[in-house]
Amino acid sequence: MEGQFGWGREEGGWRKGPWTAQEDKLLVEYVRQHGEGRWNSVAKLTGLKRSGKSCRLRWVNYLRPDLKRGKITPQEESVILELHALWGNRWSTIARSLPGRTDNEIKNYWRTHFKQGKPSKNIERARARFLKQRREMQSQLLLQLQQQQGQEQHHQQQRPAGDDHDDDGAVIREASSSSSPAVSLARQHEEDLQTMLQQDMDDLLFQFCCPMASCASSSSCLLPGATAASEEGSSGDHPQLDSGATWGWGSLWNLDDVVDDVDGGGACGGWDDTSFPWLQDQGLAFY
DNA sequence: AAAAAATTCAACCGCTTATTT
DNA sequence: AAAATAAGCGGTTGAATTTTT
Repeated sequence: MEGQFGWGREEGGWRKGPWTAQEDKLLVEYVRQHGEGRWNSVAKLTGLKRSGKSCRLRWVNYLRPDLKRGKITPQEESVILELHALWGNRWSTIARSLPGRTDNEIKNYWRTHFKQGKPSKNIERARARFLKQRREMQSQLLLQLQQQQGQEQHHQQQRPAGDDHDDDGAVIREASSSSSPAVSLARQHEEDLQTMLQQDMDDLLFQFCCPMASCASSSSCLLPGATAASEEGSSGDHPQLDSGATWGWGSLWNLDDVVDDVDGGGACGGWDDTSFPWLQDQGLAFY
């Protein structure tokens, strides 16, 4: 595997680039025997040609058994957004509030989804997805309505003339063909109004479902200091969370790829041979 | 179907902070 | 107390993958 892509290079005796399953196994075995820390001894004790820094990173960001694997959930996304508004780019601080997530993961997620500057296509996609879903719902509804009306008309035709009440006793509306010009004008006006309202509702609903979309697409973002925080780096004061800067718990970002918490979530206590399935997958079961 | 563009994310780097000698 | 070493952090890179054209 290694070397295939120009990676797996060596510099100053240390291997670099993607880790192999064998290397992972060595590192996991080391941590199992000696615990976390003293990363520079890994190379001495296991023969692994990786710097302590590289070993630590691999363990913290990938091998730790208490890591959550899977997409960031809408709930986690909300936490990230709120805490980023509060702390700025203090990724490790934010990560402490998200068990099983690494600072690296959160940093990557923020940058790919919410970094200002370039209008994200995610937003447009989310919008398109939302509108498509709504269209589908509408046409389904329309179909049901038509079927219902068809049945009602069928019943009416079978009724004796002069019966203008339905089963519940409500007055049945006049057929549109027999409307006066004034009535049809009023109806046309009503339809136009409903179309307008529908469009507004679309926007409102979309904003509710995708708070960040409306935020990122307009300059009046709810996060008053988020941009400043990310630009001022780790210096001094941090923007306070605006009292109005709350986020909906549902969003469409992950609507079609939210993965149920397969691992059961949260940190797990001790680890056993089932703690490293990704090693087992490669025939490198951990004892 | 293929090329181009966009996105994702693991891993690196340099710097700072904490701990050990 | 100072120097050396280790750990931690945030920014950046680039290969792999996915999506769009």
